[in-house]
Amino acid sequence: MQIKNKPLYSINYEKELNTPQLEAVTSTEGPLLIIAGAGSGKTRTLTYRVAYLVEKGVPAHAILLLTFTRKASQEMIQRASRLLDNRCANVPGGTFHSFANSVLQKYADRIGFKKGFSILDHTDSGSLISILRKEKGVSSKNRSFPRKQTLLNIFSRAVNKSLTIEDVVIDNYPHFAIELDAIEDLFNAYKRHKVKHNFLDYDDLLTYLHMLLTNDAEIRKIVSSNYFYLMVDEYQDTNKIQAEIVYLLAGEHTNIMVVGDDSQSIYAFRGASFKNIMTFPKIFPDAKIIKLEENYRSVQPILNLTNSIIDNAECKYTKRLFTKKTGGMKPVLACTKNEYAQSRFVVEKIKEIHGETTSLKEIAVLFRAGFHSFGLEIELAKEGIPFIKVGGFKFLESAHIKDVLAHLRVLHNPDDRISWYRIFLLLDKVGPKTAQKLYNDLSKKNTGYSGLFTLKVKPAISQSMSRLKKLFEYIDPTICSLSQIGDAIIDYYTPILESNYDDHPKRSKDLEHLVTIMERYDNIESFLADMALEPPNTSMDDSFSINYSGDDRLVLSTVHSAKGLEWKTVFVIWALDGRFPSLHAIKNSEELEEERRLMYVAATRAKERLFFTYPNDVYDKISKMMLYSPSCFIDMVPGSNIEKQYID
DNA sequence: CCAGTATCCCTTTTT
DNA sequence: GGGATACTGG
Repeated sequence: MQIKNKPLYSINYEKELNTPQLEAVTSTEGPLLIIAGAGSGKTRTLTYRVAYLVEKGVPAHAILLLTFTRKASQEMIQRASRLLDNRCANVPGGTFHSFANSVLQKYADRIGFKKGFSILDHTDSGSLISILRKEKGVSSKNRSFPRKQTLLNIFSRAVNKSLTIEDVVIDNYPHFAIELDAIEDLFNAYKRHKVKHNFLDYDDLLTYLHMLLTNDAEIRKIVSSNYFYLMVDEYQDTNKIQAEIVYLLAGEHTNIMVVGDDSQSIYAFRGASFKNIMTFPKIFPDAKIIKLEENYRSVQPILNLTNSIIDNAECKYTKRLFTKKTGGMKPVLACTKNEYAQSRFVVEKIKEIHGETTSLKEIAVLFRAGFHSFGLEIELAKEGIPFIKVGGFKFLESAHIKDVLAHLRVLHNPDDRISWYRIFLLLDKVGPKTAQKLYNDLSKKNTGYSGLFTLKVKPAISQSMSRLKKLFEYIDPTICSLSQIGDAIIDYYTPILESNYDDHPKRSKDLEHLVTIMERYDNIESFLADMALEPPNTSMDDSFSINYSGDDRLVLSTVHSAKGLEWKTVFVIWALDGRFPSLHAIKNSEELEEERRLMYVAATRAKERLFFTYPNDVYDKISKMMLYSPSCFIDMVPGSNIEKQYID
């Protein structure tokens, strides 16, 4: 390699990277596909590549690093800065959604929106759909009509997979085929209303960016020439629209690097397809392909097991991992008498391992679905073991947080019908009808949120309305700081909170926490965008996260949220046929394969010790079946690769 | 037309 | 067991 002769590089890339990694880092021009197995130093490679480009003289702002979460990109950029110097900190990075948001906010008028549009999360989208459904009078007496969440799934699936509503209904929801016309009608109304009220949902961020780049050659040129080097992480979890956005951005210069692992693709439900990886060399025929197959994470016995999980896959994946790490213990499959015994087993093992000087944050418990950890959480609380839960229900989705945010959102986007509706519904004696009427009156005035001050209301609600008016007179964003506004809203909201919820003390703490988040922002716009696009993804209902000040906590996480992370010891609970894989997936081979990849992702998180547990006396109410077999993915593993235990 | 109570349904994963 | 809807009284 020529680097040797170039003293202008301060980092010794040759020494710190293995051969394929080095090649990935130094191949800067032209299209590049990296197939990176679990634990093969993918993050390291991306980090060094950022440093290498900057060191080579590429201005930081000309590099774009698209990742799956903002946390991932921040971490890589920080590491690169430590490796080289602060120039790396200016590399723009984030998710596709946040990137789309920043471009679209700039060119909102070109896609028929006003600046300052709001971003709908799925709760918001659901509210809008249910408002529209009521308006349309789609009879709710009709039992066969899909619920709002289902409707949203149908819409989102269609958009993400570039299908029509009809395709999705026929293929995935054949029992709703009779209602096809009404569903399509609702979909169109939903689309129109988003434009009218200046809303973009998650899918819109991608579709409108795609549309803008496709139809507007001028903008495409501006945007794509801003970023001369593109890097995309977790490429196996991008969907068709995201892949096309990548092509459009890279079209001019083709300096595009994508990194992924086809055997870790776990977002098909969102339209992602590992086939994007296979397609990449077809779109860019001169693409260089590099495989990273040496695993630096796990000991050999763990790798033996994970390799057997993926060997049983229907489709053969592109690589096989090896490691130089020897020793280590064989993974354990523990069958427990019932759910309680499973929780006890995990708690006892954790205490044992923790005693041997492993810190708690080096241990994780992983599961298929958020609610699977409920039983364990109770036991952990009893034992006083601090933990943090990632994934599942989120802090921002809870009603009280959405209530407070609604007041902020209308300051920024006065057309935000969903938030006004929510605000009015909170007033005493105001129900759906009145809330709707109040919103209509307000929007007719067309004077932004100040229209509220001159709103006429019935005597029954005049008192609560005047409190609301007073609040909005005070919280002028041109005068108050964001956290002052937050405090004022919470003062206003507290009596409402106390009358609506029995558990208000707990919820009150969440609101305090929200204000501390606000203190980090200096404007409403970026605060709201982050809350929608990068919400804190830990759930707040565990009191430990507030009371416990240290950071040595056990991690509980869904497998999806554990992507890309690693721990010394990993427990995979509910490794039970019917839970993981879920019953839902067993009948469909594509979905079953995705569950297998999910199990693979879970198992490959472990560095030294790996435990699977399952209770064997579970009655499933939906299917009216007893569940007692271990997950088929673990059951298929040859006996020599796993140690089976029975815990009474 | 609001708000409280009864009843039925389905129950994944996330930006 | 929880959320969404249906029904009923005020």
